[in-house]
Amino acid sequence: MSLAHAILGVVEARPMNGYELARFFDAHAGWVWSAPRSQIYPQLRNMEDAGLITAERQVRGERLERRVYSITAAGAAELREWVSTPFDTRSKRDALLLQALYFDVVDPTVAVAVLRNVIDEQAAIARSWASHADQLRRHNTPLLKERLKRRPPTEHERIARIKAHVFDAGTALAQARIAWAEEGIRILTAGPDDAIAAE
Amino acid sequence: MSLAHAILGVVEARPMNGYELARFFDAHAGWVWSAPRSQIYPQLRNMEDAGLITAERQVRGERLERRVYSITAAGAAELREWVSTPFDTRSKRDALLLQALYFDVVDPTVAVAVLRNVIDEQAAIARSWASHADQLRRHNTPLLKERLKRRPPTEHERIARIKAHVFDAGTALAQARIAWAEEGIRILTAGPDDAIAAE
DNA sequence: GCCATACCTGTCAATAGAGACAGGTATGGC
DNA sequence: GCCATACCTGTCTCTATTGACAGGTATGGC
Repeated sequence: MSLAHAILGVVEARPMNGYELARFFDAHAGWVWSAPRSQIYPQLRNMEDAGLITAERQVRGERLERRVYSITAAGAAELREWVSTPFDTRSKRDALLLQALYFDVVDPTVAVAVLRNVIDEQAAIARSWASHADQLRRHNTPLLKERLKRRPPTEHERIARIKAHVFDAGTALAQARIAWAEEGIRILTAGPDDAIAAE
Repeated sequence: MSLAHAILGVVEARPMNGYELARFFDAHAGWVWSAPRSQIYPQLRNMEDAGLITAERQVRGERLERRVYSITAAGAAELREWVSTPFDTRSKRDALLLQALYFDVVDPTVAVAVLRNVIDEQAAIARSWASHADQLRRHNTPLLKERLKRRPPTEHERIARIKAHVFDAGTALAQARIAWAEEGIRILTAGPDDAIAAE
C-alpha cells in the first residue's frame, strides 16, 4: 500500500508523530498523496507492529501520550525496495475524463462551465506546484532542510533537484489539462456550420 | 460514485448485460474507468433497485438467467446531472510521483530503470489512445455507431469530436509523462560535476 | 458424443478510503 | 483564573475496490 511508503519517506527525513504527519499530508504531500487522520493513525500502528517504524512514547497528562515515530533499518529497506520496483503506471480511473466522455448528453454551455472550472482549478494547482518546486531548488522547505542534515553535502544539490522535478511533473500535467480543456471549449462552442466547414 | 455513471453512459448507447459491461470495461472504458466483475454485478443490482436502469430477464437453462439492462428516464437524468456538476479535479494521489519523490534513496541506475519502464508503458498508452481517437473521428467504433443511431444526424459529427477529444487527453497526458521521465533520467544521470557546472 | 471455450452470474474476505464523531492536554491572551 | 485555540489520539460506519473462488450454460470443432 502506498500510504505506508509515503509515510516512510517522510519520517526518513525526521521523526514525526501522527498529528504532524496528518498536517503534513494536508499541507504538502497531499499534492502527491493525501490521507485522512482516520487512516494515518491505524496505519502507523500497523507499521510499528511490522517493525518499519519505532515509536518513542512521551507521556502527556494522565491519559494521553504522544508517539513520535522514527524509521527503522527495516523500514528504510522496505522504502528502497518499493522505490526500486517498476509498477503499472497505467491509470485506471480518471473522473474528469469520464465526465468529459459524456459531455454530449448535456447542453454545451453547461459543459463549457465545467471545463472553465477545470481550467481555474488546474491553473491554481500549476502555480502552487511551480512555487513549491522553486522553493525546493532553493533548498528552502522545512522538511528538505531536515532531510539534507543527514546527507553528505555533495548530495544536497542532486536531492533537491530530484524532489523539485516531481513538482515540475504536477505543473506540466496541470498545464496539459488546461490546454486540453481550452481545446474542449472550442469544440463545444463550434456550431454545426463550423463543423461542416472544417470537413 | 463514478462507476455508476460510467455504466449509465455505456448503457445509454445500448442495453447490455453484466458480462458485456465487464468485457467493455476491460477492453475500452478501462482506459478511462476500470472495474472488476465483482464490483459490476452488485453495482448493477443497486442501480436497478435505485431505478436508474431496468433489467429484461431472459431465462437460460434451468438456473441461470441473463439480465439485459437499459437506462431509464431517471438514469438519464442522473447522468446529465452528474455530467453538469463541476467537481474537484485536484488529484489526491499519484503513485508514480510518490515513487519519484523518493528516488534519492536508491541508486540512480535503479531509478533510471524505473523511469525507462514508465516511458515504455506511457508510449504504448499514447499509441492506443491516439488510435482510438482516430477511430472515433471516423465514426468507426461499435459503441459509437450504436449511440449515433439514437441521435439526429446533424449531431453525429459533434458527438464523435467530443468523444475523440477525451482520448486526445489521454495521449497528451501520456506524452507529458514521457517528457517528464526523460528529463528525470537526465537529472539522475548528471554527475556532481554537471551539477556544479550548471550553477 | 465429448470437450474446450466462450458465455454468464455471482459470493467472499480483506483492505482502502471518507467523513463524522469523541475526547483529553497545553498554552497564551485576557 | 478562564477560555479560545492549537495540540494530540483515536473510534465508528459506510462505501469502494481488489482478487480469489465458485459454478452453471451454450456451441463449435473434433
